[in-house]
Amino acid sequence: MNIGDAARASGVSAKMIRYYEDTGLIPPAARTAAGYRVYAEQDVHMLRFIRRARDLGFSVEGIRELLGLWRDRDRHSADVKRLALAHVAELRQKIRELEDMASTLETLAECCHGNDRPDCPILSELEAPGADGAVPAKRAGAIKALPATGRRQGPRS
Amino acid sequence: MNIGDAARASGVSAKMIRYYEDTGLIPPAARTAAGYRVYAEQDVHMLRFIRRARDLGFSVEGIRELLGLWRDRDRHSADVKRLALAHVAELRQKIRELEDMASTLETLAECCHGNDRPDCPILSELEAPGADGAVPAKRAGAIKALPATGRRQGPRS
DNA sequence: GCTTGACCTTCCCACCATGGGAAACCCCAT
DNA sequence: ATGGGGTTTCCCATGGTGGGAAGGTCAAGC
Repeated sequence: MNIGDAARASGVSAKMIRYYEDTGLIPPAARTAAGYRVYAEQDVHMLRFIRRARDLGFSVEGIRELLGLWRDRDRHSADVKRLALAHVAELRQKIRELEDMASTLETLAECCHGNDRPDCPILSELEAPGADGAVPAKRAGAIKALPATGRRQGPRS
Repeated sequence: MNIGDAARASGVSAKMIRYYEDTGLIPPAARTAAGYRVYAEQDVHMLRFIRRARDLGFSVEGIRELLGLWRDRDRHSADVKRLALAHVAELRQKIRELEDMASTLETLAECCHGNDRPDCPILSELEAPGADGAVPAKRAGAIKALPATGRRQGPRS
C-alpha cells in the first residue's frame, strides 16, 4: 500500500503522514527499492488511532503519550484515564474562556441599537472598559478559525 | 513616549506593537532623529482598543474592521453589531465543538476502571470507534495550549 | 568627558499543525 | 514510448507570539 492509499484508508493526509514520520510520532515506513513508502494494514490502524485522537482534540504530544500506552501491553488503564481527564480539563478551561468572551460580547451587542447612527456601546467598551469589568482581564487568543472541518484527504469523500 | 512606555501603558508588548505596524494594523509611528518610535496618548488609546478586542477573541483581521469603524465617525452602529454578533457565533461554534470533544472523552473516561489493568475503553474507542459515533466526525484542531494568559507586558504589574 | 546599564533598532528563528507547490522521479496502461 | 497519475524531497505560508543576537542611543552618575 502506497502513502496515498494509506491516507485514504486512514483519513490522515499524505502530508501529515510524512510529518508524523519526520517528527517521530510514527516509526519510519518501509520503503520500496524506488523509495516509495509502504504501509500495511497495521500502519493504517495506527494512523486511524491518531486521526481519532486528533478528532478528540489531543495535541500531537498528547497523542505521543497515548500511542505509548496503546503499544504498552502492561499499561495501567489508570494512566490512560488520567491523560484523558487532564485533556478534558483543558478543554473545559478553554470553553470557559470562550464562553466568557461570547457572553461579554453578546451583552454589549444587546445594548447596541444596531441602527444607522454611530453611537455604539461595543466600541465604547473597547475604547474604555466600564468599571464592571465587562472585558475579561485574561488573554486566551483569538479563535483560530476552525481549520477547515471535514476530512480533507479522507476516504474518497 | 518610547515603545516600551507605550507597551506598559497599553498592555500590548513592544514586539506586538512593531508587528501591528509591520502588518498595517496601525499606522507607522513617528520617529526621533535616532530612529526611535514615538507614541502619543492617542496611540496608546488605540493600542488599548486593540488589546481589549484581542481579549474578546477577535482576530487581527477582525480588529482591522473594528478599527475602521472606530475611526469612522459616520459609521452605523448596525455594522459594529453585525461584526460583534458574527464573532459571537464563531465563538459559540467553537465552544460546541470543544464541548462535543469533552463530553465524548468524559463519557469514555467514566467507563474506564482506572486501575492497574491494561484494558481500557478509551483506547478501544480510539482503536475502533463504536457504531454510536462517540468520536465526532469533524476536525476542529487541537487545543492550542492557552497562550500564556495574563498580560505579559501589562501596565507595570 | 567617559562608563555603564537600560533602552531601542532590525533581522532571523521558533512554536503548532496543516496545506500549497515545484522539480524530479517512478510506475503502469495503452 | 508516451502520458497521466502517483511519489519523493524541499521550501514557503499561515497566525500570533516570544526569544535572542548584533548593533545603535540615551541618560545618569562619576
